[in-house]
Amino acid sequence: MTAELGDFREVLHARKLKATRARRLVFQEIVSSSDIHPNASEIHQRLTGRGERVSLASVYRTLGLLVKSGLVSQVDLGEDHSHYESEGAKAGHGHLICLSCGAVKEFSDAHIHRLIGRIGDGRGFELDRFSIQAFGYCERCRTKRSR
Amino acid sequence: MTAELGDFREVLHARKLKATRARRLVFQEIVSSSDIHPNASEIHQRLTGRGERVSLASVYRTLGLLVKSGLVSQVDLGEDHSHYESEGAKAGHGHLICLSCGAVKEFSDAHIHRLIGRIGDGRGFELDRFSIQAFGYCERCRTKRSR
DNA sequence: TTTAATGCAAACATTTTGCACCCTG
DNA sequence: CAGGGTGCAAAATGTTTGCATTAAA
Repeated sequence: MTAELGDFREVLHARKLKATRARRLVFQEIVSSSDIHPNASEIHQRLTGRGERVSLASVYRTLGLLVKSGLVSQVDLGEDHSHYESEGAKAGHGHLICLSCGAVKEFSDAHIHRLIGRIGDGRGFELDRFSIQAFGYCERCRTKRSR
Repeated sequence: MTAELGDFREVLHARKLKATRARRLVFQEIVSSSDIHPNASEIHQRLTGRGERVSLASVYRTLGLLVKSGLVSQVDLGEDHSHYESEGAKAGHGHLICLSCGAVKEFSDAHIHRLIGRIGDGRGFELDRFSIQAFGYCERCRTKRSR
């Protein structure tokens, strides 16, 4: 399940924050491009490219707010800037990142989730959330390489 | 097993790179502070603070080179800059990061390693390495909070 | 109407780079 | 002693912030 516009309004209202045009646009852009894991600049370009007038500063401010609200999460894909994805109901999940073409595929595994929780327990650590980056080569690039 | 100065020389030699003073210092600093996961600026401060004259630019250049050589790995601990740790023999491991005090504890688990490998297999993905960031609250901060 | 949010541009922090000089191999 | 490596300072990135203006509620 992915976060929806309804959740968005609810959360903002609960925090007494305004549901402005810019915020809605940024949020929807992230939700609707969940497969893309866009970064701040990409989000901005997609919006302005589509004719929407939103400043990059607002994109950043909104991203910070959405992350803090738990609607969106910030991911490190090994580049020099952050990427964003809608949080949905997944408390933790991983990314398969291709070292050759940069493609990112998500995965989610209850077993791993449980294991990490248990490892934390054993060390007195209370797990809130986690993120996994698995670097390697995607199917397409592998077949290309071996030919 | 942690990477040693011997590996360092070997790798540099294999790549026809010079084992300069600056490079040795940066490498040793990372190896000897494996528990600290220093960032570029911290490495630089530790060296200059100890009287060694190395520029921050060289620290960055060396870090890039060590990462590319596989002697050191770059970790994202949720801050706005990278941290570094010696790669050693661990092909993949995780970090328990305290959201309250920022302390980082490493863990390594063969079971998780196998699981991630298997998840990759199922998707035609050839795993090279992975990194896990688990955010939550460390023992110390938890007891502090509950008091 | 009131107050928070926006846009702009300037400020910041981190990392990269050009170039003259230096040191390793 | 040749060529890569270094330091320095300037530039490039990515992100944040102050302030006057605009728009939600």
